[in-house]
Amino acid sequence: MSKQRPYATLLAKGEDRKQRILDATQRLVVRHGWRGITLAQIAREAGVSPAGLLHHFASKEQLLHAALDARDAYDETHFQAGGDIVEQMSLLEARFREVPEQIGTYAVLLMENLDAQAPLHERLRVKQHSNVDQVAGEIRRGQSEGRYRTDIDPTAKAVEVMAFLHGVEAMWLLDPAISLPDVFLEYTATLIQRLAVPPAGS
Amino acid sequence: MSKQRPYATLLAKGEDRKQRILDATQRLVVRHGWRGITLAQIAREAGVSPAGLLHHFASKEQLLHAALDARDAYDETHFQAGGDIVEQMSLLEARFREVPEQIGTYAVLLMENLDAQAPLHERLRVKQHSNVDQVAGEIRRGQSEGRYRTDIDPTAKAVEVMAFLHGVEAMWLLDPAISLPDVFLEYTATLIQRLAVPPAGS
DNA sequence: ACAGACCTACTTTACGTTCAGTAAGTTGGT
DNA sequence: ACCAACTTACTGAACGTAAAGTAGGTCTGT
Repeated sequence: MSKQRPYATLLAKGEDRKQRILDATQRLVVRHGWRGITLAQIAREAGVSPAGLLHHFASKEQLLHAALDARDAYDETHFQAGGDIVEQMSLLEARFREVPEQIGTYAVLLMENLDAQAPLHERLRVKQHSNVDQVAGEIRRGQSEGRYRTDIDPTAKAVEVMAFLHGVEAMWLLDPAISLPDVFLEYTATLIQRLAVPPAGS
Repeated sequence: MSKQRPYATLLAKGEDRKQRILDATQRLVVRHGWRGITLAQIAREAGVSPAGLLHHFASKEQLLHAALDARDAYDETHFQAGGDIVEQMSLLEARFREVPEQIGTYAVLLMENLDAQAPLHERLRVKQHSNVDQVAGEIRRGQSEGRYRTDIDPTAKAVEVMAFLHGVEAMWLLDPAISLPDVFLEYTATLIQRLAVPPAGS
């Protein structure tokens, strides 16, 4: 059919096409995992030939890193850390509704890179650690400001919070029918109740 | 026992090797994912040639199903459902220490089968649903017996519990340095506090 | 006319699977 | 006790396919 447009138009050139490749990559990775997709698939989704894709990214692995970098950059510009944990929680939940297509990228890649030799293992481990540290820091802050009770291990709680988020992400990806509002509301309530400073004596 | 079976000892040898293949499969799947391993790898680990492996299992995919079936059977004989949630929780935690090598099989496969067309998608979705139902049922039971407060949505809580377990599994697989006892203790305490019937008036 | 974008055609490698055949038991008849 | 027919377990080599990556050319806006 496309006989009069041999080269599918150059209007989507350069950075534009690059972005579309990155988007397609992210979308496909969530659904099929990194090992479950091929350059041909990504290329098709982005409207380019496999070789055309490799014109922008030197290799499949480099594309993966680029996609993750793009994702990190997006996160950094659209969400900043800090703020009350409860507040962060509802922000996270909103994300499931607002940008559902970018939920799960890290969760999927994590399970594909458990082995210490895996290409993303270290990157993901560091990120997980920093996430936990961040939440733990927020809890510690709340404790020192007297908003949270002090007999709670900030690290343990932080791991729990991250585990909940990670798990709910996984479960929702497998079955989007689960009611996120209910679950988030329930967990947030639990969190508030647990962290609240007990009213009086001992 | 069944000594009059036609080719008893020969078949026993087969079953033996079959089991070793199943074990190797499970071990490798956790580390590298299903798509990350080859028949050759599994075969080597089990001490056979790739062709020898296919003598016992018709295809790579059938091997996967067999490995999952074996896992399910193991679970069913070694752990029974029911019992207090808190109690179940410590049982689960013990498992991380006692049989660490079989932690993560489902978690890894889940992320590789998110797509509705994926071979294990339905199987995993059903299992997740039944897990949630089971926990929810246990909560409901506690509520009707007056042990748990009744203003909590059993399903939401059940999803939360499963999410926590799933998430902590993933995080531990990526970084076994996290302190499971602390995290489980903290979450269990939270759970108790949340489910406990409030002492008196409104 | 040049450079960047992109294509077709190709090479290479890896992997699942098949196949023909071998080794080692097992069984039942003599 | 022995042998022929049979069964299971397994190997080595080969095949087909799919996928990453390469070579070298073509198109298009500047």
